Amino acid sequence: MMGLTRKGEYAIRGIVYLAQQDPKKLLLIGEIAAAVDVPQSFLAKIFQSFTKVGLIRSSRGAGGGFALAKPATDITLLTIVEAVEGPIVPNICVGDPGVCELSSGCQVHPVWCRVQAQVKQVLSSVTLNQLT
Amino acid sequence: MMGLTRKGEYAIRGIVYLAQQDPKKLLLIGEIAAAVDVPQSFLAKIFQSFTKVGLIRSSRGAGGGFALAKPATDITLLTIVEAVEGPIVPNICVGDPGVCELSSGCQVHPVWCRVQAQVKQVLSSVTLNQLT
DNA sequence: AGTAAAAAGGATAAAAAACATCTTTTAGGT
DNA sequence: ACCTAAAAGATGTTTTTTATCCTTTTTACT
Repeated sequence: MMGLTRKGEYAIRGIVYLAQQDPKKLLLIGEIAAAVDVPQSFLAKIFQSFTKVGLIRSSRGAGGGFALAKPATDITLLTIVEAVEGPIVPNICVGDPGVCELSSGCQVHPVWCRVQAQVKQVLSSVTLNQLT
Repeated sequence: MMGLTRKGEYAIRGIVYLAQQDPKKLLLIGEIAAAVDVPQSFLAKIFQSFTKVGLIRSSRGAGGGFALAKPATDITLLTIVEAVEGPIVPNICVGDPGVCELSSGCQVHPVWCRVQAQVKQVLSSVTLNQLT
């Protein structure tokens, strides 16, 4: 329960590998996928999510590839995970208001908020460079 | 991501309702299901999990039903959630050794362990009576 | 003893999510 | 212009979730 999907696991492997390389060099998705043992087409989708949120930059065409868009010290594990898995939500009632709130007096709701806060705190305290 | 399934949500609703009633009285699954708005047959399965781990006691036959097996103060939210969802595992590598450990030097692993510890700490600090 | 009530247990099935691949499109280099 | 590589979209497969139903077992009551 409460687990990362394979997508999240793959995402971390991929971006950690990127962070271990020369930041000026562009890497091919095929090389990264092979290095971290992830299906290439799947990793390609994952990297699209990363570029969308600006974690990595990409260049198309010959000589293209991927590289980090900013220093590894500026990228937290929380950002990485949320980029591919969506927000950290231990229960549906946390995050989008109007579901649990209406049946007010729910004593469980604040607990899920605490869980969410704790998880986010741990993940945001770790930066990509610490994972290399 | 990292979310409770509907089963977990139903489980909490059901046992919280039980905890709000006279602990000496046996309640029918049909009554509980109706009260907390959960499909009866689904809740029946969930309560089987509870009885298996000794959170609630059941009595079969006419006049049977369910009641808490121990004081609500002795039941933590962690126990409730784990009874139906299984252990809190933020990533597969946490919990069953031999998967991530072999590819030693993984810097991410300890982070997942911290996440697991934090979540368990929050959930185990809340007891059922606090949810009524 | 017989019968009705109620949980236990097993089988099954629809729906959703996860996991993955393939094809077409767009853009950069030569 | 042509080749290369990522972006985007469509599609398919497998696994998990979310149930429901039916039979069996247990218990109480008459």
